[in-house]
Amino acid sequence: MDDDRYPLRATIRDVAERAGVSIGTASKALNDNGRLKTETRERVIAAAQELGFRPNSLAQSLHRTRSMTVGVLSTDSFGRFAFPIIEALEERLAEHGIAIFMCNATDDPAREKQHLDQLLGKRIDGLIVTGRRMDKRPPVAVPGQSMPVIYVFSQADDPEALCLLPDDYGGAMQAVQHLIGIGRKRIAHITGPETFEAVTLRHRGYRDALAAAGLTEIEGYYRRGKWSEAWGREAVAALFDGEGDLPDALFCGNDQIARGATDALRERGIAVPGAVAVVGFDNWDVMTRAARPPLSSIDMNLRELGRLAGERLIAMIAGERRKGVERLHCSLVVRQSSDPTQS
Amino acid sequence: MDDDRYPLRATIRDVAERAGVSIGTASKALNDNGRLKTETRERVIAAAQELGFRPNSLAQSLHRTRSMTVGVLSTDSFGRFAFPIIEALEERLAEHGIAIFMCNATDDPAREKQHLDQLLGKRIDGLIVTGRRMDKRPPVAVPGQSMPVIYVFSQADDPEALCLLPDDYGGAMQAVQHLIGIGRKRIAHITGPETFEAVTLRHRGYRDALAAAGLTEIEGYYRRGKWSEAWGREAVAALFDGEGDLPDALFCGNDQIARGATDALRERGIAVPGAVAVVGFDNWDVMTRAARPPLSSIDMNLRELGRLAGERLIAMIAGERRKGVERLHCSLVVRQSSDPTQS
DNA sequence: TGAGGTCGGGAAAACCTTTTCCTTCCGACC
DNA sequence: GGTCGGAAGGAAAAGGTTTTCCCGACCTCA
Repeated sequence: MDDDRYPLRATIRDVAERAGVSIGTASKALNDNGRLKTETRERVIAAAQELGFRPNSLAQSLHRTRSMTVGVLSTDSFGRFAFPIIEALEERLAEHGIAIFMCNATDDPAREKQHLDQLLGKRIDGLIVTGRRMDKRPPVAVPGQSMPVIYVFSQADDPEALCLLPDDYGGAMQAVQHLIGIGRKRIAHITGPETFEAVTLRHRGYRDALAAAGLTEIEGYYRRGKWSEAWGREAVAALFDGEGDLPDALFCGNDQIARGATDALRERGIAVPGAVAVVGFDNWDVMTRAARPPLSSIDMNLRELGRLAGERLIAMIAGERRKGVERLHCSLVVRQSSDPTQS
Repeated sequence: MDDDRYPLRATIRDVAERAGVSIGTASKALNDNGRLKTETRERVIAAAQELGFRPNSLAQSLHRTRSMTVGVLSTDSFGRFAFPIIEALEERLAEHGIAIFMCNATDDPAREKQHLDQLLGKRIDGLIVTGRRMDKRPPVAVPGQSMPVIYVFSQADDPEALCLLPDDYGGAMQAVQHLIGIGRKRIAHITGPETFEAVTLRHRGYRDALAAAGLTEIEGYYRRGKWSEAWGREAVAALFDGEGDLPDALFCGNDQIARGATDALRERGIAVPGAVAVVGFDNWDVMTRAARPPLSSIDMNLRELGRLAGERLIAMIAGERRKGVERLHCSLVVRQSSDPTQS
């Protein structure tokens, strides 16, 4: 089974030979450098074409000081959130001829170190660290500022690091302002576990938006639980089956909660958005579109976040220094759950 | 902003110098090659440690004929299905010190070619092509068998290619056998668009499992539509609101359909699994767990598929030849929608 | 005392490109 | 005719590592 190897690729030496020039000349011809007769240049290019020559970028990188590759280290395994980010990042970097190495370390420091070692060996030009986390993660151990590192959708416990995050606070404000804008005054907030920083930030946005409209958070209207539909249903039960005044709107911490909530409302015969308007978070189409009615939601613009990360990384590789936390605006997407006139 | 560059890394030359040996000797010491005094070896290793030396794998790859990298080309953008596959693949390859380049070409042949060019330039040792597709895709244009290529969750129109796929047929059979096993005899199949090969295969498995139990497909019980919850609800409406005999089980082409179906059944007061048992496909936990009751489903073992792809690729890089279509078994996961005794 | 063996380590080629510096050739100009 | 300058292209270093081959020193044995 081990007999026939994969054939070796043509090198620039083969091209030079076939074109009857020196290897330096061949290089110049192919890179449009130096001073060559047009005829020679064309002869070399033709030879390269015929041989299917493709320059060995390992050799090129060795010579230049750039490898034209970057690493993407995902701690949390590639979740639903990482995908659009990485996809857009890859797209952006590909435009600059930069390829990405994907690694996944699933919160295992040992594997992270191992991957990092490998990436450093490969002389990546930069590193993106991503992965949903509740708290700040320890910074990755790249030896002595050897390359730019950006944390995306993840926060490093290092004031010198650059972190790119969605604007949870602003997103929450938009959601609540929208609900206030359609006349709601009794807005509850059902959200995830308070261990997530996003939960705190979104709650703050919620409260500040209320305050800005002269409203205050009503006792019992802020409910933290899990990121699941079941919790959404449960919270609705608690809010609507008890005594007390009923909410006329729900701002939910994610779309799963929002969907569970609308299901529970429908089953109680409570009209959405008639009696209660609902806005979710994440704009995850699997949820927003399947819910009845389709959910209004806050979109974190993850693709844009990925693109931005690509942008920043390219600039930093070119020498620019950046640090601190940069938050990208969220967008409100209105659907029927908060506006019956929407399709 | 362009003043301070990233510092250059230590090279083996620095290590050799610090240890007072030649660079060849340093290399031998670090790779545990050649014949050296233990003391010398240790001195070199210590020097490397002190300098934080990490061999430049570009240089290594240039010398060896292996780059220790492989490409992953995703046509369909990284969907929900690609992720577990890629994750497991990466894990498996990482164990062998192989890193992966991720590229996404979203069904754009021009971008695909561009990525392929880039990957060839980087001298990848192998290529994985992935992406859910309905039909066989044209094989990727790697010049003259220059490296092994494996299609995963994707099929190439080339008898010489190796394609790794889930066993849709067998998965469907398992689902239906399970339903028959719990005493159901009137089993309907609600599934996706017939343009997907998987739809055809699963339907065949469904029919053959019925036949093996002496049952036949009932008129109007095979329904093709979209891969959505809405379609699941719609199909239930068609099946249960009309005249005709009612099904006592539903085998659904994916979990979204299955979930839509269970929702529709519940709203009609039809007990699941009491009156109608439901089995889905994909075992997508977001759906199976949120559904009421939780859905039994067929798991395509995508992680195992990814691991297998890694396995095969490593073997092929080592010289083994393989071709044809290899299908990986699916697994039935039983939950309440087909067995009330399950949690 | 010399032949042969082992041990320890150095020199240099090889991997593939790019780039700088040189050489050669030729026409032009004084 | 000699000099200058430009055009065309070659030679070689550099980039970092591995590996093969070789050399010198020391040892063993006859």
